[in-house]
Amino acid sequence: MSPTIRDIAEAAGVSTAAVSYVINDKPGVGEETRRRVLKIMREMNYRPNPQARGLAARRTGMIGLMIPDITDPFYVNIVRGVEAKANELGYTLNLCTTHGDAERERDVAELFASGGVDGVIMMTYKLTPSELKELSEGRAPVVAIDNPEAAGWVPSVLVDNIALGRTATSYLTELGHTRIGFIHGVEGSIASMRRYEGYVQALKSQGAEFSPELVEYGGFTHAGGVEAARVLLSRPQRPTAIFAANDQMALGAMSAAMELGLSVPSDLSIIGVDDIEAAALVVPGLTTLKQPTCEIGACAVGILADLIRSPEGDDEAGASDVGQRVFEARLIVRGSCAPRQ
Amino acid sequence: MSPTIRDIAEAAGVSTAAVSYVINDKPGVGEETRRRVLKIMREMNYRPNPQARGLAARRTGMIGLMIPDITDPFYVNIVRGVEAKANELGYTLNLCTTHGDAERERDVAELFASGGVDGVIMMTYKLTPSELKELSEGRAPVVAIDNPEAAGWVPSVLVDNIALGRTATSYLTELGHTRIGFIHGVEGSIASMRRYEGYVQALKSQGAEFSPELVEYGGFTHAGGVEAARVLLSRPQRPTAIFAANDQMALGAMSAAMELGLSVPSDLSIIGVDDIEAAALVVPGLTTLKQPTCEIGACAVGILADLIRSPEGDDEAGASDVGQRVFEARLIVRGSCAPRQ
DNA sequence: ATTCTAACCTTAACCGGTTAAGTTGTCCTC
DNA sequence: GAGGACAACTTAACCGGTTAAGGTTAGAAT
Repeated sequence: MSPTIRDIAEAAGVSTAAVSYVINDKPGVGEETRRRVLKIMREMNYRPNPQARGLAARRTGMIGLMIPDITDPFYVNIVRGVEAKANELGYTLNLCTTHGDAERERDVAELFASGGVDGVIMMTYKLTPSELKELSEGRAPVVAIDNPEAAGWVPSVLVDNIALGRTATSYLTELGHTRIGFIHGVEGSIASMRRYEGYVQALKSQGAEFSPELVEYGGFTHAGGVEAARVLLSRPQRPTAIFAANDQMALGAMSAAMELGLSVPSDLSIIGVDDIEAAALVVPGLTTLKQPTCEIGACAVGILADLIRSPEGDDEAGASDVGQRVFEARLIVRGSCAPRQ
Repeated sequence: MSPTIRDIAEAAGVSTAAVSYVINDKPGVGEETRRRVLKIMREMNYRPNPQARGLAARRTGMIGLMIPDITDPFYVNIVRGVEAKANELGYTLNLCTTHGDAERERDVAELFASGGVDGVIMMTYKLTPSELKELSEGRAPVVAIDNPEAAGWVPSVLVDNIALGRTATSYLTELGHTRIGFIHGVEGSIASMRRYEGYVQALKSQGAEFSPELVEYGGFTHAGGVEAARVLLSRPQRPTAIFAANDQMALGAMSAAMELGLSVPSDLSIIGVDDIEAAALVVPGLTTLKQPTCEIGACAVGILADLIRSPEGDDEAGASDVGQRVFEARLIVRGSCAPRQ
C-alpha cells in the first residue's frame, strides 16, 4: 500500500507530528529536518490521505454543485465559472444533477448535508427556501444561484430577469415594433415568469400593445418554440417580433417562420436568451441576451469560500443581511432583428 | 454540531459497534435493538460522516472523472452516461476539467491518485499510457475512455473511429461522390487521425479519388470549418462532398457553401460527427455520425465498479488481458447529403 | 448438571491524519 | 549561575467511524 505519515516519520526519524507540520507548512520544524522530510516524502512518493486529513481538520476540500441538467448550456457555463474559481481556491467539485426532480434534489441535498463537502452551490427549483436554509445551517454553508425565491433565505447570486425582459422588449419597441409576441418556457418557471414581467413592463412604458393573444408556452425546447411560434404567427394580426424566453425556442420560432414563408428579420424579428452556441451559427445570427454565467459561477464560489472560512450565524445583526449579488444580462446583437417595416 | 455515532450509541444505550452494525445492515443486532437505534437516529437527524466512514472502510464512494472540456457536447454526453450509472451504483462524481492542458492533467491525476476517489475515469490526451498505468496501480483503478493509445495499458472503452470514418465516407461514395473532401480537427488529434484513416480506407476500397488537395484542418471549431471549406471549395476541381471530423466544422462548411452560392445538398453534400444539438436545428438538417456516448459512459462506470470491487493485479494471467470495449458510431441521416448529380 | 452452540452485544484497536500541550536543549540575560 | 525565552520536537488525545475478537446469556444437547 501507499505509505502513511507514520512510514515517513519513521524513515525520517521524527514524529508524525513533525511530518504533519512539514506537510502543512507550519512553523516549529528546523530547516534541516524539513528538508529531510520533504526529500523522503518525495522518495517514497507519499501523498497524504485526503479523508484522514479531512476528518482530522474538519474539511473536505470539496464544493458540492447541484444543477438540474448538464445538457443545458446555461448551466454548463455556470459550471465552468464555478470550476475555474473553485480550482483557483483549491477546492474540487462534486457535481450532481437532478433533472428537476424534487426527490432527487432532496437526495442530493441530503448527501451534501451529510458532510461530504465543505460548502454547496445550488441551482434548485423544487426545494423550498426553508429546506435550503435548514440545509445551510447544517455542516455545509449554501449559496443559491438563479433562485429568486431563495434570496433572503440563503446567500444568493442572481440575474435580474425582469430587467432582462425589459431590455429585450425595449430593444424591439425601439426598432418600431408594437405587436411583440412572447414565448414562455415551462409553466411555473420563475425565470420565464420574470422575463415575462419585464416584457409587460416594457410594453406598458413604451405604450405598445399587450394582449394574451401574444403569449404562448414553448417548454424551453426547440420543438416547443416551433409550435408556439406557429400559433402566434397564425393569429389574425400576427406579431412583427417575437421574444422567446430562451434561444432554443427562439431558433424554433425561426424555423416556424421560414416554414410559413416569412423571412427573418424583414418579416419577423426574433430575440432569445442565453447565447447558446447555435445562436451564432444560424443564418441570420440570433440576437440574444447573454447572462454572465462564468462570473455568476465564480461569484458564487467566492461568497461560499468566505462563508466556509468564517461561518455565519455568529453575528447579532440578524438574518436580514444574507448576501445577494445581482447580475445583468447583456444584449448580443446579431442579424435576427430589424426595424419594423 | 451534528450528532456522532457515539451520541446515538449513548442515547440508545448500546455500543458504537452496535450502531455501526445497524447503519450497515449487518447481522448481530436483535430486531428490537435495531428498531430502537433506527428510531433514535431518525430523531436526532443523524448522518454518518462520509469521511470517517471512508477512512475506516477504505472507500470514498466517489468516482473521479477527468474530461478536457465541459463545453463540448461529446464529453457532456459521456458525463451524463457516467453520472447516471455512477448514481445507480451509489457513487458520486468528482468532476475535473483539464482544457487539454498537460500540466493540469497531471495535477488532476495527482489529486485522484492521492486517494480522494475509489476509481477514476479518464479522458486524457496528454498523459502517456505509462503514466496512466502507474496511476492505476496506486490507490484507485483507472478506466480510459476514447484513448486508443491507452488501450492495452489500462481497461478502456473506445469508439472505433476508423470504422466511423469508413462509414461516413462509404455513405458518400454510395451516393455517387468521388471527390470527397476531408476536414481534420486539430493537428495531432488521434480521433481525427483515425477518422481520416477510415476515410482513406473507404476511398481506396471504393476506387474513389484520393488527393492531399482534398484535406484541410479546421481545428474542430465552426470558424475553422468555414475556413477549411472555403479553401477546399475554391480549388480548381472542387469536391462534391465534404466529411468533417466534427459537427461544428461541418456546420461551418455549410455556412461557407452558402456564402459561395452553393446549395446544400444539391451542389455539396456534407457529413459531420457527434450529432450536436444544432445539427438537428439547421436547414437542411446535418447528416452525422452519432457515438453512443451515454452507453460509453455507463460502460466505463460498470468496468470501473468491477475493478473497485475486485482489485486486479492478483491474477497470474499477466497484464495482457486488460479489458477493452469498442463501440460503433451510428449514422444519422438528415438532409445534408444527396446523390451526386 | 455440564457442555456446547448460537445470538446478541461490547471492547478496543484501528484507519491516517491534526494539534494542543508538554518536553528538551540552547542561548541570553541580569 | 539561576531564570527565562525561544526553537525544535515529541506525546498523546482526538476526528468519527469500522471490525476482529471476546464476553454474556439462554436454550439445547449430552
